[in-house]
Formats: sequence, structure tokens, C-alpha cells
Amino acid sequence: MAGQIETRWQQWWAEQGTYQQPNPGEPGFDASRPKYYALDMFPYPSGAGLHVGHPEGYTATDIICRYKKMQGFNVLHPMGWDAFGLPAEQYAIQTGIHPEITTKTAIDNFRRQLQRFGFCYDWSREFGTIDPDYYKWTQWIFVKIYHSWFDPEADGGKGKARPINELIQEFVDGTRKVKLNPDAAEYAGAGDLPDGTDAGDWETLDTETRKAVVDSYRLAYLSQQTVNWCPKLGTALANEEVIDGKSERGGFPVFRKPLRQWMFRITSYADRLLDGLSDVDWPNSTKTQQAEWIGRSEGAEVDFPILMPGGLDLGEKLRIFTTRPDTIYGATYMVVAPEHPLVEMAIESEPEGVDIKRLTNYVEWAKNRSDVERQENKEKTGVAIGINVTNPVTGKEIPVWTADYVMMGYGTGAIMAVPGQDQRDWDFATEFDLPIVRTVQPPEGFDGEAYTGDGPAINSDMLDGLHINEAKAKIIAWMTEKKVGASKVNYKLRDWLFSRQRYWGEPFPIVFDERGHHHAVGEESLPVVLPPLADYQPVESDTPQPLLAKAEDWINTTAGEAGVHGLHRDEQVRRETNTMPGWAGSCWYYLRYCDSKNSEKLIGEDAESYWMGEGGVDLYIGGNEHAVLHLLYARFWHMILFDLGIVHSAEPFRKLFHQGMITSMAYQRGDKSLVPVDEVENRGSEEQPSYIEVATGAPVEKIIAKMSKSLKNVINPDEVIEDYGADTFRLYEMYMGPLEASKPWSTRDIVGLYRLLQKIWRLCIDEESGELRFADAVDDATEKQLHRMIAKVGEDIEKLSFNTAIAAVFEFINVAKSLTQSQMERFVKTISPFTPHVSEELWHKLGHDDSVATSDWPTYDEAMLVDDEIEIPIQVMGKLRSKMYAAPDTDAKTLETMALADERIRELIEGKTVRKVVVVPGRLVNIVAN
RNA sequence: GGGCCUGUGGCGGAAUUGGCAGACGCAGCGGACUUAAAAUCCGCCGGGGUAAAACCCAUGUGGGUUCGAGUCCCACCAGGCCCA
Repeated sequence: MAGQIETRWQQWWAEQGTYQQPNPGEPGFDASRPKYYALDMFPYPSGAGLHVGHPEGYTATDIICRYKKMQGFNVLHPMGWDAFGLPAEQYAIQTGIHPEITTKTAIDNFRRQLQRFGFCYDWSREFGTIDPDYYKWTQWIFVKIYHSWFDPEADGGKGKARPINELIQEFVDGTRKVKLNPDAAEYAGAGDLPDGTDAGDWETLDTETRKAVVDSYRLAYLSQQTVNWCPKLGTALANEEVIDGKSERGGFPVFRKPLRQWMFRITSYADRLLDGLSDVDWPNSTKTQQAEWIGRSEGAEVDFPILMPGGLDLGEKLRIFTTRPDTIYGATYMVVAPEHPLVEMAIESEPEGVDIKRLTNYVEWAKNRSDVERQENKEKTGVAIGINVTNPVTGKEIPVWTADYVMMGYGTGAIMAVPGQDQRDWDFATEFDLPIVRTVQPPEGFDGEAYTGDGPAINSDMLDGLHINEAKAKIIAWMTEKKVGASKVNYKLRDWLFSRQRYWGEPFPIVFDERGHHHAVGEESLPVVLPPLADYQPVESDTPQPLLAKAEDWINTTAGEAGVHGLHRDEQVRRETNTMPGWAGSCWYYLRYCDSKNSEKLIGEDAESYWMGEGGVDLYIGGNEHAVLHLLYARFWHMILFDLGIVHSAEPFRKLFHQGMITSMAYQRGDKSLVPVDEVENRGSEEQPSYIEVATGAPVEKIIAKMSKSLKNVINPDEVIEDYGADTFRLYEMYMGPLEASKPWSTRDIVGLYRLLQKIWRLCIDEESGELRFADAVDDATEKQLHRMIAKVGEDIEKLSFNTAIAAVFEFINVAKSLTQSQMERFVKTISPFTPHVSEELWHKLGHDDSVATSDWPTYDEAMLVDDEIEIPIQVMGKLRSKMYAAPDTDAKTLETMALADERIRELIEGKTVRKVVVVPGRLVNIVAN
């Protein structure tokens, strides 16, 4: 019954194009209306189909969109597919079926499932990241980024992306010194001075040098990066796919191999990505997570001259990063990461008194430990490497150690150890009996070890008596003057590794010429279409080869064929064989929705300025698993497009909201391991349950857990809709609790919402005749309750508080016995964002030919929200003792008099002195008497 | 180890932001209708206490601020998430 009505209206909406939203300039577009852009997280169409977690956020945006539409907004509510990804590729490897076929089947299934919910998506804007029409523009953006550099001085020192040709022009005409980009991560640790090395005049440089210089500025660049290569599987693996040096699948050995890969210079944008967070309406926790991920820390880089064995000064320096340059007088030893070049130097030079074998063994052991293990604050391990350095401030000679708690990936991979002010250094110094010097005076009574708080500097010569910030400023100024160090901002954020050794992803629009130089494909030759493969079996190989490298005919081409400018058209070139990661397509999809069929541009100007105006997307709802990476990467691309003038909002997502997870029940053994639901029986009663694991007979505890295939506690939305219909499903998920909270699925509770729907039906329809039934006259209580419901539902939708909005509908239905035509129309409109199908059915029965979705949101009368008389509690000493009735606007004086005159109250305060009477008009009276 | 969040009946959750704790739903109990069941409708539903009231206790625990605390502050306990 519900199913029939629902699918009938779904079909009608599709035929009528009810939810199609024209763009500016198109027929039917009403420019006088404000815009509202609600965005759902881009789903990956997995073969398993929709999960009950998906429709939670989708229903929320759907309700908002329907409500905004009725409020007179032009609403953009699109849906599409984040369709490249590993599962389809792995399936292809196993079965030989092209990932495109698997993916398209999965998309059709997802679309069918989503349409069954009656969501008001404008399906005419649908696309998938795998559509060449779409990834053409993903590649186009890559080319734009490739042809750009980050000018840190631009825009008043905030920095911005500019075309690389402008940089080359500045080199050519001499307005900018030609030198490697001093901020280029791929040259870090290469021993350049902080201000970079002057390469000389452009004219005098050979092609190779010019190219190296320019490439060091490009926002997309090539760099050697280590990957987890599994020769047996012929594929690179993500860190999570490697367990104890073996592949998770198959248990084959995995080797860390350096590979030339595309990177994005996202670190250039670190400050802007951080600052932009203050302009967006996002959950604080998400902002904090992004800020921590960026991990900005201010400090200094300091050079410590290296003394080789025998006190030889080779002029080499050990550069360290520290956030506490003020403590340099307390630096009693140095620590470098086991991967640091100085360690290798030490091993090669075999300094006296160092057990080289021990050192080598330690380095090997430490390198193979995971970062997590290395940073765990447990036992301190390390070996002195037999090299000393000079503390540039004190002139004292101090030893260099290597230890696993220092990471090559952060700062310079070397630290000055200050045990007096750093607990990890303290622990290490204690373990290896190294000297400890306090350089900050701890407060009296301090009995801890390292002291990290503020206080006057001690044992620090010129800094003595200064507090941390003053001391930092003074020492940095001194070091800058003496050219031994400089202030430096360090970030935890690394440049973004953008290559994947896969097949099922966007091909890079890049070719390599015979000298190995890279060239971008011309814009007019995009898209570079992913070629089909004869088979998807990876080639077992020790040299990392992406699966795409099997497409030999496609890879080997000519410059002319590939559409590369600046080379002779017959020159042989090889295409890039890596593909882009899953993030690529999801980085900018929200822009394409605005103008998804535009074949000239990635987004037309009018569509961009209308839909992305006023801070971009008005509401973006999705789970917080995307809090850091997706949202950071998308902001980064958006900022580049902003700098290049392609979009005009600085941030893409004005308001962000995370829906909570829908959990399910499972069982837990005594050791906290989980048991699938079908392996447990309740051998007790309903009231006194006793859960027993069938296989072992051991008691288990019922708990709330994430839904997962292995626990067999996944709920399939198709089955729920089959039983109760989409309107009930929507109501249930929205009624479960606050949108942001994680909530357990409880099938038993659904019936309450099903009953609500039936009550709605019976309130409007005579069951005998199947016709509308109307009240003879307006019932005052019903009319009043209707106004209250309209007010409450509207307010609550604005607050995304759908559970309380639905409670207001329950309250109305519990009061209303029958409705007049006018009441019924207003009632049907008010519930229509939640229950679009039954509402549409009733709306048409009420004699309308258009959709309820295009009607106006009903108004209410403020006066109907207040009662003539309200109950006022009377408290004595803060405890409820009596109640009285008064008009809501009764003044304080009158309420006080009334309260004191109350019989019960008079008894209670008999013989006591009234010290004070607190009156909150319209709320309560509290009498303080003793 | 650091940061953030959460803790309210048997269950999911409300509570105008400091003002009657438990709205609304589920489950449960009692009743009506029915030959019966389902569905539907009516009533009860935190604990103690009482003939019924009064009253007492109650928002993880302990303290504090306040006329008044689920809400604010401090400490602790438990669970979750993120970072290390």
C-alpha cells in the first residue's frame, strides 16, 4: 500500500521534473529568489549497496531543501558518484571484469535505492567521477596546478598561486633572482642556505638547470617517495594494508621502495588553510582537527657546526629545528633520526670509540619500527654516533646521538636535546647518564623532572632573568645576526602525495619526453581517456609498475598524438602510468554540480557566482571521517582555483555539519572481543536477559557497536522500506535522536513512526469511503495546536533538530480529531518535508494539480502560541510547593502577591521571615523564607 | 601521555540555555471493542512513601557558586573519538 503510493509519486515527480532546478539564464529560473545549496557527502557506490548510515544525512538535507524551497529559495540539491576506487580494481584482478562495468552496476543500484527514498535531488545534474566528461576537468585542474607556482609575497604577504609563466618571465627579465625554491620540500636537507642558492642569470643557465629551478616552484611536482611495494601482488599498498612487513592480503613480503611520484605543494598553503578556518561555520572539533593536522609551530632553525673525529671542522653543519630556542644553553647533546645522513656519515667514517656494528644494528632496527612504536613514550633507546658538534651559542662541544624517538619526517630530522625542559629528553638523558642543565627556573616546590612551564631563564648567560617569549625573541635576534640560525615556522603538514600505482583512477595528463622531462597535455586534448586493458592481472615485478603500465600501446605515443605543445609532433613520448588518488574527483565535485553539463568550462561564470556566492555551499552534511583529509584537500584546490580567478569564494563550504553514526547491537566477550549477533542466544527472559555465545556456552554482554559485515549487524534499508515504506523510514531515522549524535538502530521502535503515518492518514481520510473527511467547524484547540506545530517544525528544521520537530507532529496528531479543509492544507504542507509521499497523495486529494513541494510554507499567528492562562509554580527555598494560574503577562508584583496569598504557601511560611521573593514573570515564583 | 566530546527512567531521547526533570516515541501494565487474536481506542508508567495525600530521594560520583543547577565552576570515575 505505502509502496504503491510512494513509487507512483516518485514516477510522477520524475516525469514532471518537479525537483529540477534551472540555472541562471535558463528558462524557468527566477532570479529574484535567494539561493540555497545543500550538499551531501559524495558517496562511493560500493557493491554492497546503501547502508542505513547514508540516508541519515541525506534525509536531513532533503528536509532542509524541501523546507527552503517552500520558503521561496532556489535550491540546489544534487547527487553523484565518487566512483573510482580500489574495490572495483581488485574485483577486476580477481574476475577479469572491467571495473567500469562493476562500478556502473553499483551506481545503478545506488541510484535505484536513493530514488526509493523520494529524495528531491535534481537528477539532471548527476555525474560520476569516472565519466570522461567529468574527469576531463579533474585533469584540467591538475594541468592548471602544474602550470602554477605559489608566490609567498603576493597578496600582501599572504601568498597566492600565479601562472608559472609569470615566474619564468620574472627570471628572464631579471626582476627576480634565479634560485631553487627555498621552500621546496623535495630539496629539504640538501644543505642549501635558508635563503636558497643564487643560480646566476637566466641567460647563462642550461636547459636542465632552468627546468630544475622552475619545477622547484610548481605546485605539482615530482619527487622520490617511498612506497610499500609488494612484488608478488605487483602493486603498491597503503600503510594500513601492510602488517608486520607482509601484505594484509596473501601475506607476501612488502618492501619500501623509492618511486618518482607527483606531489602537491600544499604546505605553501598551510597558513591560509589555517587562517581560513576562522571564516567558516564548522564544528569546533573539526576545525581543531584540521588545525592540528596542519600543526603550525613557531621556532627556529639553528646550525650546529659538525666536528669530525679528531676535532676536525669540515665546515659542515647540523641543522635542527626547535620550538624552544630560548633553552639552547641547556642543550647538552643532540639527537638525529636513524635515517639522518649524518648517521650514514658516521658509519662510513668509523669514528674511534664507536661500536659500528652496534650502531648499524640499531639503525636497522629503528628504521623498521613503525612511527607509532617509535613515538610511544616507553623505554628510551639510542646510540652515540661518535660525532660531536659545537653549540653555536655556548661554543661547547656536545655529542650527537641517534635515537628512534626523532623522526626524519618532522623538521630537519635532528633536534637539540634539552633534558631540563623536555620530558622525553630528560628520560633519555637519565637512561644514558647525560648531563642535565635547567635553563628555566621552576616555581618553588616543583618536584617534577623536566619543567616545561614559564619562568625566568637561568644558566643562560645573556638570557638570564628573561621569560620564555622574551628569551626566544632575544636569542633569535642574536642568532640571526651571527648567521647561525633564524626564526622558522614549521608544519606537521607534509606535501600531498598524489600518485597511485593503480589502474582505476584518473590518468595524469602528463607525458615524458626522451630525456625524461615531463610535459603537460594541452587543454584542448583533454580528457586523457583511461585505456581498456586486455587483462587485469598485475605483473609480478621487483620494480614498481602500476597496473596501467600494461597498456603499452597507450603509453608509447608521440607528442602530437598526446597533444603536447613545445615538442616536435613526431617526438616519441611515454605517458605517465600512475593514476590520481580517490581524492582527486571528490576535491571539486561540488563545483561541477552547479553546471554539470557545461562542455566549455568546468563551471560557467553565472552558475558559479550564483550558487557559490555568499560563502559557497550553504550546508554540507557528512560524517566526521572526512574532517581532515577530504575537507583539507578540497579547500586547497578551491584556494588555488580562487587564486587563478576561476572561482570567487575563498572557501568552498560555509557551513558544515557531521551526522552521527548509526550503530547497532552486538555482543562482547569478557576479553572485550566481539561476537556476531547470529552466534548468540538469549537464554533468559525478556526482562532478565542472559546472553550466551552458542559455540562456547560462555555468557556475553550486549553492547552497542559499529555496523559491520563481520558482526552481521548491518541493517539493509531496502528491507525496511519494503516493510514500512520510505516515509516511515525517513521519519524513523530523523526521530532517533539529534542528528549529530551516534544512535543505535532499534528495529522495534520503527512501528511508532509507522503508527504516526497511519494516524496522519486516518485524520484526513475516511477509511470506509477512502475520501477526505472534514470537520464541520474549526475546533479552537486543534487550530491552536496547528499553529504551534507549524511554528515548532519550522524553527526546529532551521536548527536541524528533526527529532523534536517530529515530536511536535505527534503532539498535534494526539490533539486533532478532525480538520477543516484549510487546516488540512496547512497540516499537509507542514509535514511534507518529512513525508513527501503521503503528503503529495493528500495534497492531490485536496484538489491540487501541482506538487506540494512547490507550495508555500504555511504561516502561523504568534497570538495562537500563547495561552490565556498559564500554570505558575511556586517554590519555597527552591523547592516546588504549590501552583497557581495567571495570565502569561502578569507582572512580577502581582505574581508575588498571588504567591504569598496561596493557602498552601501561607501554611509553609507561617512563623518564618520572608527574606526575599524571586519572581520570574511568566515562569515561576520562589520565596526565600526561614 | 595530550586534546575534544558524552554520561538523564527498562530503552531511544526532551528540557525556551540557570527556572515545574523525564516532552515525544518504544517497551511494559490495566481497561474497552472482539467468540478470539491482530489492529484501534482510553488510562497508568523514575524510586521510596501513603488508604489517598503530604513528604523524601533522584540527571555517572564527590564538592562548590546561586533564591534556584541536568545546565555554570573544580576534582574524580566510566565510555567514545582524534592526535601522539
